[in-house]
Amino acid sequence: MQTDNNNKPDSEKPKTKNFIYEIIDEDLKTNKWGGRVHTRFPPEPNGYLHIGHAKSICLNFGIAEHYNGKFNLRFDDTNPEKEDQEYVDSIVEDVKWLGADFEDRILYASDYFEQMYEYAVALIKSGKAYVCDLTPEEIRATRGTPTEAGKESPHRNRTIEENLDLFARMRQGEFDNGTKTLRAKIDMASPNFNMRDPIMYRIVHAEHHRQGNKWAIYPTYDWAHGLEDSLEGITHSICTLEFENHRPLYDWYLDSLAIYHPQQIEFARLNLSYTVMSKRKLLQLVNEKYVDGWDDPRMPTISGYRRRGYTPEAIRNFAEIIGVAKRDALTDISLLEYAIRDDLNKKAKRVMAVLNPIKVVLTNYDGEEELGAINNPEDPEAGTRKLKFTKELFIEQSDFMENPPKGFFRLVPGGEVRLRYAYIIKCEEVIKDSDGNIIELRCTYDPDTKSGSATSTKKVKGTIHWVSAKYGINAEVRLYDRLFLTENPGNKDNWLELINPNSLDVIKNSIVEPSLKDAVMGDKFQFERTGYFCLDSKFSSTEKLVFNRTVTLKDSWGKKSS
RNA sequence: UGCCGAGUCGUCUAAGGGUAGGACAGCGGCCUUUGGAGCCGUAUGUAGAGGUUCGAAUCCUCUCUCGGCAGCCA
Repeated sequence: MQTDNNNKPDSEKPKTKNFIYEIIDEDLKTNKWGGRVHTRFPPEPNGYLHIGHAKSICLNFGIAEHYNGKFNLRFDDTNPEKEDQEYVDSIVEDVKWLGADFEDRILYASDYFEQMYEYAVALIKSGKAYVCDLTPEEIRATRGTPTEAGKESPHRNRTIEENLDLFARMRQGEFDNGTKTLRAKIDMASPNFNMRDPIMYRIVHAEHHRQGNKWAIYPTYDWAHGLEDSLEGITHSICTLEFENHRPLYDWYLDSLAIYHPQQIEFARLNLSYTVMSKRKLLQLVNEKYVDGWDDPRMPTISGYRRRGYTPEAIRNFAEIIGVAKRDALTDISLLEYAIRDDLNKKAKRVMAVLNPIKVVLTNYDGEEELGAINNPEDPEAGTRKLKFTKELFIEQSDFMENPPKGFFRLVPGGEVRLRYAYIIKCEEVIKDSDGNIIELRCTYDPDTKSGSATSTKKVKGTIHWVSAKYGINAEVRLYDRLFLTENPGNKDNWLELINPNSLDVIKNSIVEPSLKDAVMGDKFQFERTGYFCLDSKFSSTEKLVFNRTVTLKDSWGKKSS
C-alpha cells in the first residue's frame, strides 16, 4: 500500500509551468500591465513555417489562452526583397491549422510604416537620430571590433534641419540604394554592437508585396519590432535567444520615444535531431530540388508534417512535452514521433495493406467468405467492417523466411502462422522461378481455427496481415526516413552532403484492402503491423491511390540491428 | 581573448536552502489474434574546485565548457 501523498492523480498535482509563466504570474501580481496579457507571433513572410515556429506559436497562443489574454498574428514584413504573398498565405493557413486563434487580428508591420516614419522624425528632432552617408563597406569598417570601439560617422552631428530634409528626401526616393541610412545616435564605444549607432532605415527601391512602390525606405528589424509591439499593446514580446543582445536596443528605442513599452523575453529555439531548421537552409533544399517543395513530407515544415499525416493535436502536444527554457537544446526526434503515434493510436482506423506482396495460394480452400474486423481497438465507436477472404491472398514478403533466425515467429516452410481475423495457415511448398526467387507459397488452412470461433483453440506465435488477391486494390506507398544522416547537420558546413539518400522509398505495387478506395484526404490509417498512413495530397487521385507513411509503429523485432 | 546568455539522467524538462521528479529513448517482465496498444518494474543526472550552512542543484568565489553577437537580414 502506498502512503496517501502518492494517491493523487496526476491531474491534481501542481503542474509546473515554464519561466515565462512565472514572469507573467509576477506581473499579474504587481499589476504591471493592468491585468492584461497580450502576445503575438511575428513571422517574416520569407518562407514557410517550420516545427520551430510551431513551438513559438504554441507558446504564445498557449499563454494568451491560459491567461484569457489575446494573441496576434503579425507579419514582420519589413524587407520587400525577400518577402512574398505566397508565404503570407501559407503562414495564415498553417497558424490556423495548428489551432492558434488570432481572431480577426492578422496584422502587418507594413501597415505601421507611416507611424514608424513619424516616430523616426521625432527621434531626429530630439537629436537621437541622424542621416549617414557612409556606404555599407564604410559602416562595416567603422563599426569596430569586440575589443575596439567603433569610429563615429562624420555625419553624426548634422543639424536637425539637415537631417529632417535628408530623411524626407530618402523617403521620396531621391537617393540610390545603399547611399544613405538613418541611424540612431547611441554609442560607438558600446560593448554591445547593436548599440553602435544602429541603422533604423535603409534605402530599398523594391516593390513591397503589400505596399507596392509606395516606400523607398524600409525600417530595420530592431527599429521596427518594438514599435510594432508597442502599437499593438503587446505585454510580453517573446522571441528567441539570438535577440537577447538586441534587448537593450529594443528598450532604448521605446524609452527614447517614451511610448508604451512591452517586455521582451527570450527563450531557446527548437532544434530537432536529424533535420535542419533554418529558413535559409530549408529554402535551399526547396530551390535546389533536394525535396519536392516546402510541403515535402520529409521537411520539418508545418505543411510538410501536415502532408505527412501529422495532426495539429500531436504537434501541440509535442510543444507541451518539450517545454520552454533558456538553454540551447537539440531535441530528439523520438519525442515528436511519440507525440504523433500517441495521437494516431487513438484516432487511426486499422486496415490491412501489404506493401511488398508475395502470393499465397490456399490449396485446400475454395469459394470465399466475409470475416469481421475491428476498425479501432482503442475506439469502440469506430465500429467494425467485413474483410473478403479468398483462396489466393497476398502477404508481406518480409513475413516469410526460408531460413529464419531464432525468434522469427511468422511464416516459415512447414510452419504455421495466423492470418489476422482469419485462419491459421501452414506453409507446405515454396515455389520459385528459374532465378531462385520465391514467387508463390502453397499453403493449407486449418478450418477449425477461424478467428473468434469456438473451435479455435490452437495457439501460434505469430499473426500476420494479408489482403485478398481477388479484391485487393493496387496502391503506391511512399515511405519516409529522416532527411539527414547525422544528428545535427545544421552546424556542419557540408550539411548538404549529409542528406540521407534513402529518405524516400516509393513502393509502386502495394496491395491494400478494398475499403481503402473510399479513403478521403485527411483520413488517418494504421496499416496493421506497419505504421500510420494517409493519402498524399499532391499525388493521390481516385485512379491511383498514393499513401504516405506518417510514422512507423514501434517495432521491437530486429530493433538492435537497426 | 570584449559583451550577453546557458550548463540537472542518453534526450527534453522540473525542483530556486530540506528525499533530485516527470516524459521520451533504453533494459527486464506481464498481457496480447497488430512483435501495435496497455500494464508492472528497473538503471542512468546536478560541469569542476573551494566556501557559507545543521543541510547546497539552489547562495558566494574561482575555473571549465557550450551558444550568440562585428547585415543597410529577421
